Amino acid sequence: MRPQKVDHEHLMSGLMSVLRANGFEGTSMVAISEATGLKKASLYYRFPGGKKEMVEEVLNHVKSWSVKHISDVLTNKKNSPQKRLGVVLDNINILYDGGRRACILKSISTESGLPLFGTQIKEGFKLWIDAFTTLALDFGYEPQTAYNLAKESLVRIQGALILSKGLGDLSPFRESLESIEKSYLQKAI
Amino acid sequence: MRPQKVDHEHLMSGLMSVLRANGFEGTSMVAISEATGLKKASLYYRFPGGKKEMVEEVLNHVKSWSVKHISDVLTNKKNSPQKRLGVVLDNINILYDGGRRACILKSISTESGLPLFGTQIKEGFKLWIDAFTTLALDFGYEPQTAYNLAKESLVRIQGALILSKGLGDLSPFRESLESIEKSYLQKAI
DNA sequence: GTCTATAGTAAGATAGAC
DNA sequence: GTCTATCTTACTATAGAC
Repeated sequence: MRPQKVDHEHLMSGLMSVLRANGFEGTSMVAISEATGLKKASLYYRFPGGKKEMVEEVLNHVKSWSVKHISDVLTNKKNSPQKRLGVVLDNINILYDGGRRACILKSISTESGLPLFGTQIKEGFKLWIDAFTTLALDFGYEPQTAYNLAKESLVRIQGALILSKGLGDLSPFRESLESIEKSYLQKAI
Repeated sequence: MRPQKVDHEHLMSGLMSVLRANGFEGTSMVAISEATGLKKASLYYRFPGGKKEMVEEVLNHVKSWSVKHISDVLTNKKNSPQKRLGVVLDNINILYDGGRRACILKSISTESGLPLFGTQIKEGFKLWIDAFTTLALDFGYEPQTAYNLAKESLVRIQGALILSKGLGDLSPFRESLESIEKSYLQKAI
């Protein structure tokens, strides 16, 4: 057992980078090799299931990140709703690099990607919606309104990422985060 | 000159269908062949520039559609702003099949697609934003507010498409169109 | 555990018959 | 104009050396 050249974290980081940017079909093993620093054969040693297994591992990694930096923060009753929201919006801003990075869940939601990863994609979105719903309830919104506000928050984030990338202008992303913040705070007056 | 087996409209229709669903890298010539009914060699006869030229033609087609069904409708001062908005939201609902279809501009906005089609993608989004800005001005909004409302409308549409597909639930798309309508109408009271 | 080398398959693209 | 057949390249995946 010779030592690992590239650890799991760095492997995930490289994988996420290429998958985000190129999607499932658009990401070749050579591209993954260049992004991670491991040759193709080594990648198959680490992920015998090939590209599909790599994506599944990435989605697990994304879920863990979301639990830690979104769910756990938004549902932590020890902090005020305002404080929780602020921290999470900061985390989201970092995650998407101010609107420069695409969302991986979106990037693999193609006709060939959905049958393979549809369940994990759906669970990923639901995780965020549930967390934002809890936050909205803590701000004092009624259950149905809270759920709608949570869905709308996700819609704004995803749409802003598309538009910021398409326009080559980060303002939609920045303004969407501001709109999201206002939509929760207006109940807190 | 023997007769065309497949006319330009049908060709565009098939091309848009596969590109929407699979993106630029994810769409193979065989897939295009099956979607359009023309063999590979025939496709190269119609589009000597290959897949890249096909996408460019599709983007021209999309632009024409947008001018006719979005810009021209929203800026037609003969109808009331309310009426124009209603027609355009209906057109958008048809375009995206109630949230079942992806947006082509989004589908080709990958790291390899953007350098090739970035200009046309940007212009496509700007066309919609300009049209919605005119509408907002006609509803009585101030210029800066009108522009922001227009951008927000696009964000909502794009985000709703991502979420509806990811969740396998059309409600985000339906509710987003309703939210867009309300956001303009609240000025018309 | 990682590598080079390579098998096998699917991709984009063209030649030439009709 | 469209086709079949084919070329070339790029891809996924594996074998075997170290």
